[in-house]
Amino acid sequence: MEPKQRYTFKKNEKLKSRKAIEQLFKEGQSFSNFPFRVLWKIAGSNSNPLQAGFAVGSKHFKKAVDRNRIKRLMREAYRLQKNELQQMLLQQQKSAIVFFIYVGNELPEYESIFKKTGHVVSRLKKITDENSVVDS
RNA sequence: GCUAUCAGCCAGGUUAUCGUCUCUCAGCCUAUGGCGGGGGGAAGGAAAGUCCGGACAGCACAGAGCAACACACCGGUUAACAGCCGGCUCUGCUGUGGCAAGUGGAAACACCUACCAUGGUGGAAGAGACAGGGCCACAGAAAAUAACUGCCUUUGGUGCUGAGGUUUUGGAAGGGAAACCUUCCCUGGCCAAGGCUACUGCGGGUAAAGGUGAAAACGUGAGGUAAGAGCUCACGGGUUUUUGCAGUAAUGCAUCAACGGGGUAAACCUUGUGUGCUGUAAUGCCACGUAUACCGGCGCUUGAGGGCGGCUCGUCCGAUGCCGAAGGGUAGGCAGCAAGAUUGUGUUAGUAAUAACGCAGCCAGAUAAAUGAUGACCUUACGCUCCUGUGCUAAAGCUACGGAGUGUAAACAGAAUCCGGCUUACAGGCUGAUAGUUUUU
RNA sequence: GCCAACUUAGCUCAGCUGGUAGAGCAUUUCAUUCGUAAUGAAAGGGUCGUCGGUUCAAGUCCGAUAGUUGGCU
Repeated sequence: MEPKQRYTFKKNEKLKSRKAIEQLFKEGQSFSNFPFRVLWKIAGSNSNPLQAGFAVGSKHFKKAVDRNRIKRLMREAYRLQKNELQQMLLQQQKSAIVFFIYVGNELPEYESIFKKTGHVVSRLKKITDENSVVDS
C-alpha cells in the first residue's frame, strides 16, 4: 500500500541555526526571481535533506502584521510544492538549505506567490541536477 | 425619530480540506532519537508607543554626603504611581433668570451687552515672585526702592513795576542890594525796600496729568494741601492676618486688624516630599571548544585594578591579577517561563475609585520567531439586475418597502518576563446620560 | 527587548541665555561677451516635521505625536 502524500512543514524542516544562516549568507549562491531573492547551498548527505527559511525586510514593510502575513503566504506556498525537491535530494544523497527573501514593495496575493514559488522550486531542482554532475 | 458631546461594552460567526506551535495520554520501532494516533489550549483593546509605577533578579545586608531627577490644592484609593475616585479654588463655553447703561418705541414694553445668581459641560505643571539675584525686545518720561516734561517752592540772577531818596535843566512864588537861599510844579537821569500772572540757574517737595505698551505703581467721588498724594474719609474691589461658626481638610461665611512696590519659577532658584543603579538578551546551571600561549605596560599586602549612574567618603574583593595590541574559540541546551496584586460570576461595604468574602475555572509560551491558506454558508453596509404586491399615473414610467440573484467592502493592528495605569491608532455595532430640533398626545 | 540623537529655503547647514530667521551652493533677471562659462549687481523663495500648552511674545521652554538615523546585547 502506497503511503499517502503529506504536505508538512515541521520544525526540523525549518532553517533555525544561526550559524547555518550566517554561513549561507557568506558562502551560499543566489538568484532572483521577482518578487523573491533566493539563497541556496548544496551539501552532502544529512538527516534533514531540505531546510528552508523565510524573511521580509522591515524596510519594505514597517508593520509586523504585514511581514507576518507575507511570511505565512510564502511558507504555505512552499509547503505545498517542495515535496518533489525533497525526494530528489533524498535519492541523490544530498542536502540543501534555502532562504527566501521577499523584496517586493506591495502586499501580494496568494495566487501570485504560489506561482512564483513554483518557478523557484523547479529552478532549484534544475540546480540540484547540475550540481550533482559537478560534485561527482 | 434625528443630530452633537461624553461615558461604558463588543471587536464578525459556523463549517470542510490541508497545515503550524505547545501540554498531556497511551502505543509502535532500527530507542539519549523517530513515527503516526486520541484529547486540551493557542494574540489585543490597544499585544503598539516605551511615557510613568511596581513585582522579580543581580550588584555589599544597598551605606553616608553632595550632585542629579521627579512630584507639588485637600481627602481617599492602591503593592505602587505623574494613574484613578470624590471634593475645593480659579477659569473657558453654554442654558435659564435678574438688571444699571445703551438702542428702538408716543407709551406699555421689547432687544441686548457688562455685571450678578443659578444649572450643565470641559480645562488647570493648582507650593513660593516681601529668601535671593537675573530678564522684560520695540514703543514710552519711566519696565522697578523711577523722576524726563509738568506742578509747587527756598535762594541767586535778569526783566517789569516801584513807596521813597537824590540830582540836572526849565518855570513859578517868596526872601534878598546882589551872589544866592527856601518852597512848589514840569521834564530827564541815577539809587532803591518791596511787589510780579514774566524768564532763568542751583537745591528741595510731589507722584494728580503725560500720545506708548502685553503690562504703568488699587478704582470713583469728596475733603485736604504751597502743589500734591490712601494723606484722610465714603463706597467698591484685592492680599495677608485675628477670632467665631461649618467642614477630617483644602476651603467657605461672618468679624477684627494691617497692607498697597507689576510680570516671569513650563529660565535660575527656594521650601517640602520621594528616588541607589542596571535590566529577563537580568540571573543561575549544563554541554562543547580555544591560547592560563606570545608581545608591551602596571602591580603582588607600603597592593594594580574591580565591586555596572556623576563625584567624594566608607566598606568589600583582590595575585593561576589587571590593562593594551594582535589573534583564536563559542554563539547550543535547561531553568528563569506561565497559579497570578489571576479570570469569570455573585453578595456585602462605600457617593465612587476600590476592598472583603463565596462559588466556578486554569486560559499562548514562540526563539530566523507558531495561531495560517483555500472553499462554502450566514451577518452588516453599498451598488447592479430581476420578480411580484402596494402608492402616484389613462399608460409608459417613477419612487419606497419586501423577496431572490450577483459583485464589492468589513477597521486599527501581532504576544516575546509579568502586572497596574497613561498616550496614540481604529470599520462598524450596542447601551446609557445630557443638550438641541422635529412630529404626535 | 532596551537606550540615545536629529527634523529650519530646491540642497548642505548656522541660529547661544525667548524679542522682526540667516550663510554657501542652486534658481530668475540685468550687466559684461560675437556667444557660452567665469565674474559683478539685484531679486524671489520659509506656517522652522505636526498638534497642543506656558508666556505680552516660542525656531528656541514644556508635553504629546509622526518620520529619519545610530548604539547596546
